[in-house]
Amino acid sequence: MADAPEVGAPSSRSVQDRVLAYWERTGVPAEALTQARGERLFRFTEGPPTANGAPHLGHLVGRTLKDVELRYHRMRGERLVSPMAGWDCHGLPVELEIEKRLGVKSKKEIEAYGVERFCDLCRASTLEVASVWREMSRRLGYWLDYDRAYRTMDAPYMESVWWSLKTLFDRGLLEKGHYVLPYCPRCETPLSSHEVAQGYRETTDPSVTVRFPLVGSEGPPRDLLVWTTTPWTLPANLLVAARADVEYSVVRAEHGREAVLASAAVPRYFPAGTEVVERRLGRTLEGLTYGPPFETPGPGPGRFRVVLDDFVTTADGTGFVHVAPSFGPDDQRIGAREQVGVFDPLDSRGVFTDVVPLVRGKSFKVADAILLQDLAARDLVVRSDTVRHTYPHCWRCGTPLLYRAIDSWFVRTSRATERLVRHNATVHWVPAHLREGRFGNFLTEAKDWALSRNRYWGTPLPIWGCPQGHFTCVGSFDELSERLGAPLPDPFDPHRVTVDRLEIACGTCGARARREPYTIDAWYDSGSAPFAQFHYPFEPGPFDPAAPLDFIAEGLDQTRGWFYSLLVIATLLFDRPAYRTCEVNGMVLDPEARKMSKSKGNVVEPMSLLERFGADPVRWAFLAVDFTEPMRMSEGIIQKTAARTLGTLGNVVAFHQENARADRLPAAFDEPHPTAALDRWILSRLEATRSLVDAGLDDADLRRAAAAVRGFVDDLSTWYLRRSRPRFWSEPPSPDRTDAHATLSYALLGLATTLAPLLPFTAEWIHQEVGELGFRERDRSVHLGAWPTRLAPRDEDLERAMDEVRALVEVGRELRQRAEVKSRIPLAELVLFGPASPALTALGPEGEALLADELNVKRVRRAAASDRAGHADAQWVVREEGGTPIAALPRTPTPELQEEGLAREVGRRLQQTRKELGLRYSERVAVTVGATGALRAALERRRADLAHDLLADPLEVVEGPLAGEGGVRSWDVDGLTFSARIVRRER
RNA sequence: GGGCCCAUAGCUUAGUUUGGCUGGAGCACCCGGCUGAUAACCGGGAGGUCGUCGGUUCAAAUCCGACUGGGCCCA
Repeated sequence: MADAPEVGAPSSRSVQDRVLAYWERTGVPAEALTQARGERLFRFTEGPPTANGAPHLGHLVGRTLKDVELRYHRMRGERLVSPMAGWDCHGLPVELEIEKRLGVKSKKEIEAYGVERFCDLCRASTLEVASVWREMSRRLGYWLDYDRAYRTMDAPYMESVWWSLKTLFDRGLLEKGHYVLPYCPRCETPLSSHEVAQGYRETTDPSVTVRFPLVGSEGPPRDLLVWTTTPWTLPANLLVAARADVEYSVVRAEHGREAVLASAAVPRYFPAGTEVVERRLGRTLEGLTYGPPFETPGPGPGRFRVVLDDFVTTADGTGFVHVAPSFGPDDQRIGAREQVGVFDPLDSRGVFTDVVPLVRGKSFKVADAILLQDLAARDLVVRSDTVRHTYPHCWRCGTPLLYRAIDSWFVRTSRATERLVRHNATVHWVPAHLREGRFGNFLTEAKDWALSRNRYWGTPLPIWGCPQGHFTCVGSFDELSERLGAPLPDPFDPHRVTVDRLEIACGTCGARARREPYTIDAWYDSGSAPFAQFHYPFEPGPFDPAAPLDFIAEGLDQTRGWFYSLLVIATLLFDRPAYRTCEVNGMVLDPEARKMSKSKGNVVEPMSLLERFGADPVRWAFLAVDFTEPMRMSEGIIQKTAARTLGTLGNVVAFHQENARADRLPAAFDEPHPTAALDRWILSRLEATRSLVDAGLDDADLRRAAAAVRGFVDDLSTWYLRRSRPRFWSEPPSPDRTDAHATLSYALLGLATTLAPLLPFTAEWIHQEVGELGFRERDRSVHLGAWPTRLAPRDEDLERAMDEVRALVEVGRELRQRAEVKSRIPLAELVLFGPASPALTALGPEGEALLADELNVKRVRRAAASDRAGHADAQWVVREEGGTPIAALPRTPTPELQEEGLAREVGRRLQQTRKELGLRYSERVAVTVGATGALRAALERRRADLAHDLLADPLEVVEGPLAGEGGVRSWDVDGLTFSARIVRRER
C-alpha cells in the first residue's frame, strides 16, 4: 500500500522514543515543571537516593507512583514544590566505597592516607551514578529538575541542617550521653537503630552454659548456671540477674556439687529424676555472691552478686543472665542502678586491651574460642554448643556488630513520643495499616536517636566543647565566623577538614572550645530535605514551617528510615506532621516470588526493562498489581500485562487513523453532539472513566484508576468499535459516518487526557497522532493541558440499556450455538419475551437494531411471556430462566437466507483475496467467479450486491471451475467449491 | 519470642470497610464463531473445600478466635 498510514503501537519502543524526542526537542518537561495555572501549591519532596548506589526495580515502582500523582496534580493546575531531584551524599555507603577502592580496612589507615584526601574522594564519587539515575528517570518519563537537584553535601544545605540542630540544642533536645549502642568494630562507629534494622543475618554463634560458683554458702559447693551466646563478654561480667517471681531449683549435680537454675530450665539440663534439693523464688537469691569467670583488675564494691530484674526470662537459658554493663542496654541499665560502674576491655576496633592478658590483642570474635578453652580447662563449662540465629551486622560492611556503651550525641525523641504519635495519626498512609501497624508501633517504642557517628564524610556535628565542660552549638556560618572572631574561608566548605581546625570561643565562659569530633547520621540529613533544600531559614523560599508536605512515596524499607526521620524532625522543629499522604510500595520479587539478589543471579535491572519495552508497559505492569504488597515482576509479566490494554488501544488508534486519513477528515477537538445511541453511549462511558480516574488519583488509589481505564479501552474496542465499523465506510458518506468519526476521535483525545498521568507516552502519542492525523509534533503537549472536569454528558440510563443489549447478545449467541446455525447465515428473527425494560424502551429502535445486526437476524420481535407455546421446540431454540421464556431463535434459516449467507461467505473470501493482493479499499477490480449448480445460481441472483461490495466492475459468474493459472484461486465452503480471478483495473 | 501484612480458578485479580442475589473478570486451556483492527475480535465450556479448623448469625469469602503457609519488621 503505497500511501499506507504509518501507525505504530503505543507500547512499542520506537513510538516511545519518538515521544521522548519530541518532548526534549520542544522542552515540554521543563515547561511542565514551571507552569503554574493556579495558586495552590502541591508540596512534595523527592526522597534522595544514596548518591553512589545504583537504582533497582523498587525505585522504578516508587518513581512510577510518584510520577502519576505529580502529573495529576500538575494537570489540576497546582504548582509543584519542589520539583528538585535530590541526592543523599553523606555517610557510610560512600565512605565504604572509597575504602574499597583504596584497599583500606580501618580508620587508622584512612587517617594515614589523609582525611582530607579521603573526603575529596568521597565527594568526587558521589555523583558518579547520577547519569544512570537521570537516564532511568528520563526513560520512565519521571519529570524532576535534575539540573537543580538538592545535595546533602552542599554548604547551604548543611547550614540549614546546622540551624535545625541548634534549634534542637537550644530546646534541650540534643544531648551527649554514654549509652549502649550497636557498634561496628570495623567502621569504628555506633549505628542508629534504623541502620541496624537493615543488617540482620543468619549466623552461627557459640551457645555455652557456664558455672559461676557461689561464695560463702554452707554445705556442698553450689554453682549458678549462666547461659550466653557471647562468651567474649564474660571478662566484663559484673553481675548476674535473676527474676524475682520465677521459681529456681537447686539440683544435685556431678562431683558432689549442686547447681542452681530456673525450675523451668531443669529438664533442659538434667535427666528426669534428678534430685531437687531445694526450690525457692528468685527474690530469695538476691545478694548472693559468686566468683567471676575471669579475674579482672580492681573489683569494685558490690560486684559479682545476684540482682533482680524483670528482663530475665526462662524461655531459653537458665533463668540467670550474666550482666556486662558495657555490652548491653539492659546490662547498662542494671549496672547503673546497682552502681557497679562499667568495665570495657575492648578498644575502638573491638580488640581486647592489656586488661585481659589471656586474649590481649585479639578481636572479640576471635577471643570467643580462647576464652571458652580456658573456661573448659578450669572445668567451668557445663555445656558448649552452637546456635543459629539472626544477629545484626553492619548494613554496609557486613561485620557482626557488638553492643557497647559509648559516648554519643542523642536527639531526645523519647521526650516527644506523644507528639509523634499524634502527628502520625493525621497521615493518610497507603496502605492504611501502616499508621497503627508497623510504623505506629515503632513510634511508641521510639528510643532516643543516636545521632553522632565517629566517621569522616558527613555533616559535622556543629558542637564545640570547652575544658570547663560547656557545649556551644553553632547554628549558622555567620555565627561560626562570629565565635571564631575571623572571617571564614571563601568559599567555605563546612566539612570536617575545615571545621575540625577551627577553635571558637565558648558561648558560656569564653574559653577556647574544640569541636566534638563527630559527624551526624546521614538519615538526619535526608530527613531535613523539606526545608534544607531551600536553604531555610537563610533564604526566602516556598518552605512554610507550618505546612506539611502534601505527598511523598517511597518503598517500605523507608519505614524506619526516611519516613521516620522526616516525622521526628518535623515534630521536634515545627510540631506538625511531616507529610499528609505517604504512599508505600512493597518490594519487587522475581517470578518465583523470591527476593532479587546478586547471589541468586535473578536481579532485573530497571534500565534493561526500560530499554526493552519503553516506559509505559513497565508503568502499566506496576499499576495493574497491588503495589502495597510484594510484587512479582519479570519481562514476561510485563509483556502479558501490557499487551492487552496497550495493544488493544493501539489497534483502536490504528483503525481510526486508517479511516480518518482515507477520508481526510479533521479530528474533533470540540465535544461532538452525535445522535446515535452508540456514540452517546461511548461518550458517557468516557465521562464515567474520567471521573473514576479522577477519584482514584485523588485518593492515591492508582489501581482503581488503572482498572477504570482498562474497562473503558475494552468497551471502546470490543463494543463501540466492533458495532461501529461499517459506519466508517458507509457509501455515500452520511452524517452518521461523520458522527462516528467525530465521536471516536473525541473519545480517543479525551482518553489521552485522562490517561496522561498514568501512561504519559501513550497519552502523548494518541494526542499527537489523533489530533493532527499524524504525529506532527507541533501541537501543544497533552501534558501541558488541564485536567478535564467534564468531557461529555453522562447518561447512566443509556449505559444500563447498553449493558442489557450486550447481555441479550450473549443470550442470542448461546441460542445460535444450540441451533447450530453459524453467525454468517442470517436468521429471520430474534424473539424477546415480555415487555422491554424501561431502559431498553428509552433506547428505542436503536437497541433492537444493534441486537439484530450483531446477531445477524432480520428483525427483533416482542412476544408475550405467555406465548411460550407458540414457539415449539421443534422449530425454536428457547432460552428460559426460572421457567420463564426470555428469548428464542428459529432453528433453521429459510432457503433464501441460507443462500444469502452463502453469498456473504463467498464475498468474504473474495474480500480476503483483495486484501492479500495488496489492493486498497477504494481500488476497482474485475472479477470472474467460477461455480456450479445451486451455488452458481445463488451468485447469479446476488451479482449486483457482490459487485457493489467488492468494487467489482465487471463481475462475471461462469460455469465450472476456472482454469488453474493466472491468479486463479479456489475455495471449499461447506462442501461447495468455487474459484475466482481478481484483476486490478487500469485507471 | 513479639508486631504488622498477605492467602479467592494454573496465573493476575474483583468482591471483604457496611455479612444477604447461582463468588465476578482477564490471561492461558478446550470447543465453536467472526473477519475492511489480524501477534486482534465474539460466544460457549472446563477449572474455585474463597489457606485450615472452630465460633457468632436465619445467613459468612466478608465478623470473631485458633492454626498453617508466605512476606516484612523488631527482639
